[in-house]
Amino acid sequence: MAKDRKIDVVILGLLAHKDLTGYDIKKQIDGAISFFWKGSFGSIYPALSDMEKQGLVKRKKADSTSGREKIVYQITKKGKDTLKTWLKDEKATNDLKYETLLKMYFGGIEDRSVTVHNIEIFENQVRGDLKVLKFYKENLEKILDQEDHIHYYLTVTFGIETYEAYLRWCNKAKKILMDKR
Amino acid sequence: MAKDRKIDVVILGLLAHKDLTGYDIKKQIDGAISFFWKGSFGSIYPALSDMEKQGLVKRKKADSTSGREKIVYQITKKGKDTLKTWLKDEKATNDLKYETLLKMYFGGIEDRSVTVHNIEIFENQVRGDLKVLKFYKENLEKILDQEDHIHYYLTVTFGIETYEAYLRWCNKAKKILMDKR
DNA sequence: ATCAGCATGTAAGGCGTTACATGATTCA
DNA sequence: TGAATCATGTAACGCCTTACATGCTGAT
Repeated sequence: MAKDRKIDVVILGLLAHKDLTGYDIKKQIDGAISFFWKGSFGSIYPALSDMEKQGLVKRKKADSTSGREKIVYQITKKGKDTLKTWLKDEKATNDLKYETLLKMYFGGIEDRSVTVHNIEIFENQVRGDLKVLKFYKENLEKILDQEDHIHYYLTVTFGIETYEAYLRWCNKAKKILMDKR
Repeated sequence: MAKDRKIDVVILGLLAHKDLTGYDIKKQIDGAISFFWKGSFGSIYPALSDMEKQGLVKRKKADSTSGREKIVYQITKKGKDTLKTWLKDEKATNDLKYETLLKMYFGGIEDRSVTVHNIEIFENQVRGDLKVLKFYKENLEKILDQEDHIHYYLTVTFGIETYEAYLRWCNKAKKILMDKR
């Protein structure tokens, strides 16, 4: 596995659950995972072939029943071990880049209305995302019996907890800007 | 300004407040800003010389009173306009990468104790950071009269609000893992 | 003397995005 | 027929980090 390329563990993690094509992997990443990680085709396909060379994943017999080539990948024993080693590794970097906060921090050179407007843009985005997260949560609660689902549930509750905090901050922030002067 | 290089606006934003050297800029970024943005020397110095060529910043007379060369930069009119245009631009991307959540999501292939341990590592980090944020907040509250400080205050309250949400989630998450089975 | 902090800068290399190239199938 | 979706992959390019190179000052 490449040293600092986290897309590898994302792929390995998804394959640990079930066999997938590169295309499937992209779809999964664009789902519930997208709230805390992203990935494009341009990173997925190269990672997949690198990891095949390293024996972390392998191709399954391509079921060429339907038209275009389709490569289904499967995780190997070595791949699972790599994933487990990563899970047990104490260090985990959470890399957060909020352009919205940059705009708050440097908003002083403009009218306050600009900052308020930037808060509202953020607020609307968060509200939309929160709806999606709550939808995920409801669906997961129906099937919490499976081990993996509890883990998915953990990330969804994380999202809801933080997004609700974002909304609380939006209100506070607007109040601060309107009261204090 | 380079199209997708946000370090440029960080530098411009800091210079809008006061003249600084590249070294100073790095120190500022490593302070309260580090909670929502990061930057290294390897990105700061090249950005500074690019922006000088573009006339967004300019060198001030180097006060060579103390030993080694020292280049103090100043923002130009054009630089300020660039910063204002960015502030008013509706789009702001918040790019969040939580390796911790990746470990939650894919934790199903290991013992639950591994996931609990990963939550605790995160929890400790958050607790430490929260202390720092509260310290910043207290200090800012003493000097909220200046326009810029209210904007800094906004980002600090954001940090506190979300970090407290993180801690609430940690407790809930541990409970879920221990109760449900 | 030597180490930490101040100070600037470059080089190598990794990671990732966007756009492009290709092509099949399905459905309206 | 044309658009959307499925499906794989590459190429160009940009951004950023890490490590290195250099050298002064002040404190221990």
